[in-house]
This record gives sequence, C-alpha cells and structure tokens, in this order.
Amino acid sequence: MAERITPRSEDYSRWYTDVVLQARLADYSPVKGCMVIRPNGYAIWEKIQQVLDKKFKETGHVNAYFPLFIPESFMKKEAEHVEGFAPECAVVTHGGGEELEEPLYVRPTSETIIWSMYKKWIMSYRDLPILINQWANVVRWEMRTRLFLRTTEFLWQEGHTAHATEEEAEEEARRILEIYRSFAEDYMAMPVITGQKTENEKFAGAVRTYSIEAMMQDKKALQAGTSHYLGENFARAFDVKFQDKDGQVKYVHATSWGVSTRLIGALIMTHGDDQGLIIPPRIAPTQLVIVPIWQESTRTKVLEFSERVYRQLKEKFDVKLDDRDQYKPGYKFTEWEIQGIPIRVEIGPRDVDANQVVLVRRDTREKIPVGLDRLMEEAEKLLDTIQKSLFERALKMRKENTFRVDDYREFQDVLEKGAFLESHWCGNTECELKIKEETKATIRNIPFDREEETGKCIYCGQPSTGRVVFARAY
RNA sequence: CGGGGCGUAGCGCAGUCUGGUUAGCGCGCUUGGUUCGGGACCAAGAGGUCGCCAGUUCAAAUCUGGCCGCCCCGACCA
Repeated sequence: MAERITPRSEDYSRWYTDVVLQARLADYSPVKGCMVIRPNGYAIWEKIQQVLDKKFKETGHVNAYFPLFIPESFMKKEAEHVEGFAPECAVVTHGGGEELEEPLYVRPTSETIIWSMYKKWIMSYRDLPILINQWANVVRWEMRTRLFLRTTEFLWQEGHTAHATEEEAEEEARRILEIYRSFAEDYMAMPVITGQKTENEKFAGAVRTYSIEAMMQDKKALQAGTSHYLGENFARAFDVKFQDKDGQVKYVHATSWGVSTRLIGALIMTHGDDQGLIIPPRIAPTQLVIVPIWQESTRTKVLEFSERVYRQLKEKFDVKLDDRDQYKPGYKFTEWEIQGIPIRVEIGPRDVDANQVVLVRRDTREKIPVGLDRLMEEAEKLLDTIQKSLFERALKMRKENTFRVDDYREFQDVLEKGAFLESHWCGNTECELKIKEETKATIRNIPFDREEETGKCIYCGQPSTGRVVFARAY
C-alpha cells in the first residue's frame, strides 16, 4: 500500500494531516480554507452532539435556530465585539442580482442577532432566564487554516443565556464549563485544565472568559471549549432591560459558550498513534468491528458464527461486521486501525471450533481470546479499560511535560522542548505580551484550582499571588 | 501579506537541467481466476487538454513571461 502515515516523530503536523485524510474524517474542499467533513468525521461530531445536547437539556437548555446573516449595523453595536471580529468576517453585499441596502455579515458568532431578539422577548424578571443553545455553522475568515483545528467555516454549538443577576449568569458560565470539562475528560478521555482567560485572551465583548485547555502530543496547548460571562455588554448594546421583582428596571446579564468541530482535532492529537486514529470507546461511533477470517472450506461456518456474534453484540454496542469478500483480513485490520475503532473482534475457524472470539485492543494491540458465554461482559469491561487507560495515558503525558518554573531563562529553555509551564505572573498585560513576543508562549488560563502562593512574576519580578499556565498553542 | 515547496492518470511520483518517436512507474480501478489468522497473487484491460494563458521554435511536459491553485513555516484566531 502506497499510502503511509508519516510517523509522529518525523513530522507531527504531517502526521495529523495524514490521519485526517486516511481515516477519511475530512477532505480538502474546492473552497480555500474550507473542508468537507466525511461520514467518518461527521459520525464523531454526531456523537459529540448527542452527548452534549443531552447534558444541555438536562440543565434546562433548549435548542433554537437564528439566521446565518447578520445586518452590519448589529455587528457594530458592541464596540469590543466589532473590533474583535470585523477583520475576519465574510460580508454579503449583493443579493437577488442587486447591491444590498445594508451589507449582511455571515455570522462569526451570533451574540448580536440573538440579543436583538432577546430585546423583543424580555420584559419582566418572569421572562428570565432564557437558556438557548443552537447547533450551527459559523464563518471566520482565517489566514491560515488546518483541517478541524481552524477552518474558514466550522460547525459548533453556541449557547446564549440571559439572566436577572450577575451571580446567576456567572453560575451558568461556570456550570457550562464544568459540562465541557466532564465531557472532555469522561467521554473524550482528554484531561483538561479549567480556568479563566486573561484580559488579553478573553472573548471580544466578554467580561470574563473561561476555558478548558488540553495538551496535545506535541506538547502544544489546544483550547477545547470556552464559556463567557458577558456582563451587561450586549444588553446595553441592544437595550435589553427587564423590570425586576423590586420594580426596578435593570439590564440583563448574559453568557455565551461553545465547542466546535475543533474537538475532533483535539481527539486526534490526544490519542492517535503512528497507525492512525484512536477513538475512546465512549465517543466512538463504532466500538467494535468483527473481522471474519475464512478459507473456502470454512467460509460458511465462520460467517454464520460471525453473524451470530454480531447479532449478540449489537444488543448492547455499536458494532460493525466486515464481511467484505474482496479484502483479506490483514487489509481490514489495518484499515480499521487507521480509523481508530477501539476493539477488533477476530473470528477464524479455530475460534469457531473453540466457541470463542479474539478481542484486539486498538490502543495496545493486545489480543484476548474470549469464550462466547463471557463475550458481552468481557467486551464491556475491555471498552471501559480502554477508556480509562487512554485518559490515564494522556494525563501522564501532560504531567510529565508540565513544569513549575521560576526563572525566565529556564522558562525559555524548557519551552523549547515543548511543555506547559506553571509560572508566576504579575497580572499585567504588558508582561504577558512581552513573553508572547519573545517566546511565542501565551497564558492558556489561570487555573481554578491553583494554589495560593506568593511569588515573583517570571518576567518583571513584581509580586504575584499564584501561578498561571503558559504554553505555545494551536 | 512575507519565506519555502509543489502542480504530469483517482492517489503518490519519474521525466524538465541538456526541447525531438505511440509521456512512463507504483498504488488504486475494471474483468476473470486462484487466495484469505497482519496491507495476497496471476492474467487481461480502462484511464492523460502534462494547472491556465501567451510567447520562442520546424518541434514545448521540457525554454521565457504572466496568471491561478494547493501544501508547509511565520503575523491573527475556536
């Protein structure tokens, strides 16, 4: 086979592209900067949607849909927001063969159009809170794009909530971040650091931004989800006020939050190996794939047995039976490994005779013979083991590459090897920017669980009360 | 936008420097057969405006000019 995956050690970013292409997650499109998400990739996205949508609904959120086009004037209403987004917006100037009276922005995010509607819907404290989410596509005209990680158009969910008080909105923003954390860790088996973004790194238009940050295998950071407390910024911009219980007229407090198809990129770079993708069982669209192995003389009995196993597994798992005649088993093994299916179920004539199957772990390639009578429980146990071990492996990787550093020279040296650095920072944007300029490292976030610790800013030496996480990032 | 690389069959490439028969190779694809416990083998086939446009020349994939596109690395971002 000509198509090989570039080893990670040789060129990590080529490895990434090879995996995306060869696992058939996505393909380059005729439109520059855009990608086609192929069925294998979209199935993962659907799985992500399914899990998150359930969590959103369980916490009182509902789905809705707002227009793709946003009047230019709306975009311009919130000062910081415009400034943050204007340069990367696609703008429609013509429609129906004529120039439009007012240009329409293709949404880079929907705060403005949503808050223009919230103005109509909110009068009283009785109308609050509004907890709306939408699954949508957005467009940001990026200069440099990479499959899943940064494309001109991408899919995401964006939650937009309205609350009577700051406390309530703050609580919402934090609740969602916790949903993102548990999703990342419990489903994607991807350890994340939860924390607050610095003033410099926060969302354009937010008062506070929170994020989950993950470490990829090349030790670069990837922001995997964000949640914002928007304060009254959009309420003021769109004049959204309500009369409270106490009779006072007040501005509404807002949040917004989102995760995108970028999570698929995170998945690849957290678990993949030189053979291809590895999908954690809880997020895998297909958890087991059965590969029958037959000779002409054993064909019927192997296939019949395989179908029986398939019907059994199907009761409880997402399973595929690969009974294609035109490919040999070895070819199929490789193909399913590239696609990252957690468990391969091998069934040959010898297994049929012994009334067993052979389970093969994708992550370790370990082969485990299992009698048919214990198949269901063993499969479940093994999926669980794989899920846990992927998380542990990723967590170990992160721990081994995270360093507490108090000296700027050392900071630069350690960073060169690739790492997360826990260092003191005085809180000034100037230091943050200088460090970024000199080292390309940014403050990923200020972790919620950091220890109170007095120290000196890694850059200027001014007093600091705790460490923040620095890293080079995607 | 700056730097680097590349456009020749569906994919990966050779051929270009030094212009000259029907433009090759591997993989894939089609048909038939044998195979099948880690990317099978044999045989016969199909498939090309050599990125586009001009120019030089008896003759251009090959030389010249312009344009377009893509990938990688930097300034912006989820």
